[in-house]
Amino acid sequence: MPRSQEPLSRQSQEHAQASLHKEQAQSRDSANERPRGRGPASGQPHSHPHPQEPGSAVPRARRAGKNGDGADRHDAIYHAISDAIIEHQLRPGARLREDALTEVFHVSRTGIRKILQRLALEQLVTLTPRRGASVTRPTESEARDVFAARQLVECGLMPEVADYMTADAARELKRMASDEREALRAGEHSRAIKLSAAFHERLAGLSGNATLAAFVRQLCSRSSLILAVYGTTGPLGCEAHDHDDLVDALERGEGNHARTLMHHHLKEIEASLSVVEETASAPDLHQIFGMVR
Amino acid sequence: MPRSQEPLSRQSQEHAQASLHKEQAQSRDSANERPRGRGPASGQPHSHPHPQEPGSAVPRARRAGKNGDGADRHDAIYHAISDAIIEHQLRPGARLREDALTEVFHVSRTGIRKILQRLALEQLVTLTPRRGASVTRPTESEARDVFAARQLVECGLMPEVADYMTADAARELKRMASDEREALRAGEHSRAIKLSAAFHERLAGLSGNATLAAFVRQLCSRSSLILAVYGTTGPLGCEAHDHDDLVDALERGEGNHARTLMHHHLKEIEASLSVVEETASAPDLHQIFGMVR
DNA sequence: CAGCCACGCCTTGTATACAAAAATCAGGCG
DNA sequence: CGCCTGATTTTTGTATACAAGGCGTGGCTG
Repeated sequence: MPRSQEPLSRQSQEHAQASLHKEQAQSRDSANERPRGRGPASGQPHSHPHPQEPGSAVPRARRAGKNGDGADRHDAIYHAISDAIIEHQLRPGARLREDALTEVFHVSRTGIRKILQRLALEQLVTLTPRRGASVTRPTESEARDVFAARQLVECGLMPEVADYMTADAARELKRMASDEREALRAGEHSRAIKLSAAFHERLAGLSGNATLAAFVRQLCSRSSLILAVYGTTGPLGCEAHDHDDLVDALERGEGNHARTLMHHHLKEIEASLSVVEETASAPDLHQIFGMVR
Repeated sequence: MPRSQEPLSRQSQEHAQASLHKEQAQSRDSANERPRGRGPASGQPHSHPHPQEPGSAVPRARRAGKNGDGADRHDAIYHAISDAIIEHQLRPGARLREDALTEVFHVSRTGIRKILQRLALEQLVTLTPRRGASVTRPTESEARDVFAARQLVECGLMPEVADYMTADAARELKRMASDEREALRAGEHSRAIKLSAAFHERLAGLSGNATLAAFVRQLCSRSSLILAVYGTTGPLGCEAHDHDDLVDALERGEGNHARTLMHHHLKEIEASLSVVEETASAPDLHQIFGMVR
């Protein structure tokens, strides 16, 4: 009964999702793991517009230099870490210590924590209760689930995408596919991986369904992680002309054909994974010892 | 300023860890919004009793008494808020002030913040940059997206579920359906809504795909929110025998039939939504003034 | 010589303090 | 009489301080 009325102007539905741009290369090089040494991480100031020395001896000196919020900065950091993981610059199992990130990005642990949590909810990092954050190492069943989900969702989206396809979008997609192929040929694995994920994400975005697009985005990120663990070095993910063929079919409005192509495409990626069984401890040890940086 | 640790913080902390079981039943109902007035409402003389025992309740039980962290406590709070939203005890647009939650759950703002962020990532609450958290009011396009996603995923999962269906699972699902019908008949809307969501979630869980199950869970939560805004009062969501028929088909292993049933079921729910347009300000005013609720 | 225990450091978890910004309320002026 | 402007208050954003837990190391003992 004491239900008071709302202030009536509460329709600001700003949804922070699907920000699919903003991919500038940034300082993502010095946040890798460190074999339990005492020495401070390589504190390269790099290119930060933040006039602060990493000595952290300034308790509250700078207050005015900030823009209205630190939200965009957090977003940039999030994207930096996320990209680094997706591009395999941070390998699965790599620890992400909070103060290391603090001193890399010049944001206090509070902000780092927030970002880490977000990454954890997207399954890109794993938060072990007292041990901190590390890049998740997907299990085999997770890998299976992720690819099954992609089959279901991405294939199911193709007819929709075919309806919404425009010449501009097709051109953009083809450019992405060609970029990816070029990166692959040039041996730039990181770039190729990211471009492949970006292609799939963009495709899902063209369906017009923001929710499913976000889900696909997440699935692609996790796929990249899966590739990092189970991927074979040779045919890196999406091969040759698959993406081009896909775009062609979509451009012609052949949704069903596109669905079939996507099905085979994903199947192919999944088949390229080396399902080496690592249930025993020996491979685990091998991986751990072989992976010290 | 090396301020010494107050006994307040000390007892608060121990209290948070020790009394895990005491007040999570009553803690869900008093976190509603408040007409932004000053003084009177917030001037509660903190009537909640602090049943803290400074006598070091369990300092030695490192595995049994308090598990690793307050993580489970956070989880409990998360579920409390989440359930309250899903059950429409917290309506869309309701503000979730941080210190209100703090004083309800006896956890400091840090923890509340973490939980709020998690809820925000699941789209159950909206975090407006300087205005805090509020239960999200789904837009019409969001509603469309969510239901399209459910169509795609839940229907696509049916064959899988039919394969994995066991007699036990079928029995459990039928019990849930019957409970839901009973709650509906008894007029307990909250319970019915939650049970309906639980049914769909359980169904998705039976597919064996954890990723997709989690996604469906999220979609169901959002659906509940959508129902709160656009739902008609009468035929509340899932009607009568739909769920039973679904389970029957699944039990018989008829995946395709189940898919069709699910398709119609979701279609029906979506069709029952009233898409009242509220673009202008006039309807807004009308709704607010006419809505003594 | 090997196993066990204790100590200590390192890292995270949590709370609190401080500051900025937004919204509301009050008052004055057009 | 309404609108605008100024101040207050509330509320979030951010950083820091403190406490606790785990892990490694080193010393002791059987």
